[in-house]
Amino acid sequence: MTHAELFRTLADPTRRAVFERLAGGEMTVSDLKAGFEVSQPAISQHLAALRGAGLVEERRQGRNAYYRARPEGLAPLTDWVERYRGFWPERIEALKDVLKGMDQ
Amino acid sequence: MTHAELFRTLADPTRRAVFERLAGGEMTVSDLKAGFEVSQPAISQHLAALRGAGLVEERRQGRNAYYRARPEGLAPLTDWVERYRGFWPERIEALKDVLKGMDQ
DNA sequence: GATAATCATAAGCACAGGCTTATGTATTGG
DNA sequence: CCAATACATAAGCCTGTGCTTATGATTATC
Repeated sequence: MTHAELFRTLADPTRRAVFERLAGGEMTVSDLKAGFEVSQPAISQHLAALRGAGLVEERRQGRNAYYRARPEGLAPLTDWVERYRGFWPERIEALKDVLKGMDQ
Repeated sequence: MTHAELFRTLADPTRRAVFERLAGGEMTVSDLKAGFEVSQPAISQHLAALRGAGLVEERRQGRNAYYRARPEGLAPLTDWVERYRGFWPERIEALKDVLKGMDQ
């Protein structure tokens, strides 16, 4: 998956919200629909787009479709950003603290 | 600057390319134009969008406009991604090595 | 087995946004 | 000054895309 498709996919606010929602845990399309002001087909279309971008995966069970986020799908985006962020130094100290905490 | 506008701004491939080009160093609009297949107004419009998103800043000198990338502008995007990437553990060790090297 | 429920796909519409040409505004040079 | 250069803005077009309603395809329920 190229970062181009990732940017394009995540550019839509509703689609981003769907992804964020799924990051909180697996969910059916109906469950998702309950949280948004758009129709069920709209949700399904967003899910198809997210799936195409590798940001989401599904699990069918009976007549339900359970979707969950695929955070690894964000990797190409992270890679792209890291090439240009150029402000690592400012965050190194904070990062050190985080890592120090993880050792204990 | 919200991550929403950042995603929207970076969704366009040409605009991303302009930003990447400017990350290589300061440049005038004419210089930029030379590298793309689009018209000068198109470049100016992209620059205005990038500027609005905090990804670029300009410096006027005579009749030239020198633009340069503002990598810090990517911060909100990084913050958003880090909330969902979920694969930090895989990179912690590599990160530790990097930080260890910086201490010396 | 008919009906209902869940989800996907199709078709069509309406708006957003990126492009072009045309023009405006400074600035430089002859 | 007048022309040319560098850039920005305006207006309009055209494609992409996100939405809706309608319908199709499965699976559960009675």
